[in-house]
Amino acid sequence: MSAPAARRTQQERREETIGRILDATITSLAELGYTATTIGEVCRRSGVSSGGVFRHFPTRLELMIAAADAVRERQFANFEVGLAALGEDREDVGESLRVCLELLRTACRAPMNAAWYELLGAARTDPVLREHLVPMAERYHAQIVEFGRSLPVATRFPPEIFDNVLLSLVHMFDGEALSWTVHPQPELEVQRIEVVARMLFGVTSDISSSNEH
Amino acid sequence: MSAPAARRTQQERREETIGRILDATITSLAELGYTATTIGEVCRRSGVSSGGVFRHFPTRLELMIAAADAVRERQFANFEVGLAALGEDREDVGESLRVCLELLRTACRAPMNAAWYELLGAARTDPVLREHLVPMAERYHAQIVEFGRSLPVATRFPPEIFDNVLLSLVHMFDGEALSWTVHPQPELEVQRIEVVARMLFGVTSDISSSNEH
DNA sequence: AAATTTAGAGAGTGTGCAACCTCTTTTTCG
DNA sequence: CGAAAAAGAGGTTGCACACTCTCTAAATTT
Repeated sequence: MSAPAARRTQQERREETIGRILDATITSLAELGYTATTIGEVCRRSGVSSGGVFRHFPTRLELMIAAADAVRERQFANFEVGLAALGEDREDVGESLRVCLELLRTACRAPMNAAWYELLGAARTDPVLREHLVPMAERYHAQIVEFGRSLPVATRFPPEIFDNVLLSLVHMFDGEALSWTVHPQPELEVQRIEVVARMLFGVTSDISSSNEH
Repeated sequence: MSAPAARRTQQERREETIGRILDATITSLAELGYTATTIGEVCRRSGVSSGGVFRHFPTRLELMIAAADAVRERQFANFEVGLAALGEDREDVGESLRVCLELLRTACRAPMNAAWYELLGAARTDPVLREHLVPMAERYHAQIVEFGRSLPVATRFPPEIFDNVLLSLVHMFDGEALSWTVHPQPELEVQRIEVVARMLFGVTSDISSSNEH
């Protein structure tokens, strides 16, 4: 009558539980923030007892660090998906640039990214968390740059400034996402893609033939 | 022998205490973050008892809201000071633009701004705080734009996009400041001013005569 | 100066948290 | 199967916090 409790190996059992815990932690970070993501909240969301959580993560901090790593991995996986969906239409360069900008904005506003911000913000004033987050942030940025270089649009920019342009855009959309919470400005945001695209054309390496068709 | 406890009016006494409490709250926000800015911490820093704090601010939340308003006021005052210091040298346009960008970055990295970020981040997941922060954020942005328009550099940009360009830059430096905590990239940051300046020249309204003296 | 009001001190209270500990269930190994 | 080990449940503990309450000190009013 009751679920037959399918036989699993210890490893399967363990990994499934850890997965549920990490999922719960990430969604709670995104929805409730770092502070409100308590062990109790994670238990509620994951259906795992506090004893179960502490078996796998000796402290709340280590749980957060594991969650951070999971977020980085998944965000990058999402990027890959976005890239695949994008690779299909290669019309004119101007249009594809705008599409890229929109995609970047979407990624910055994703709930998953909100979890990342929470951890980043907490790391500012929590030295231990920061220490563990540093290598992940470095890797994350490296992955973003690597990803960006693989885009067709990348060839339009002088290589020596491309990384910087891309990361500057990421920062801009991050800042936009942050202030969007308390002060969304839809009109400005629509126009922003246009303005930024124009600014970017200012540093593309020659070939303004893209402008018309 | 002991301080003669100079005679003050109730209003003076009150205002001084409130000032000390707000100062303590703001520095604690900047140094320890939103969560660690407890009433106890504010008492420690301000020398005011918890009873004293609660006389003026019925809840911790109201203290935070008052602190947010004080931060906005002071950040704007700091801007004014920066403007005054800037108004003196008006050499060539390219150079003045770079100076403006550096100033903007400095403002975004100021400890006072860190307190603002903490409040902004907390507001994302705290509806009551957010509700009270919204009008302050609107006012803050309006002040930034107003301030920006008063700069000589502003005349170089088409008026219809100037606000957007400025706020985009603010977002960019905000994002940079945020990620700087876990992943400072000094070389990129030096280059960034240059890259952004070049991009900005792409949207200045004609007059590229500025380039050479 | 006496009476009243306001500012501030500081001990006390209830709550919610991370972490611990013991006990039960599930899997593994002989 | 039976013993050992690992996974997980959930009650308990100690602590830090926001907030309350009562009391004292300072200022104001009459």
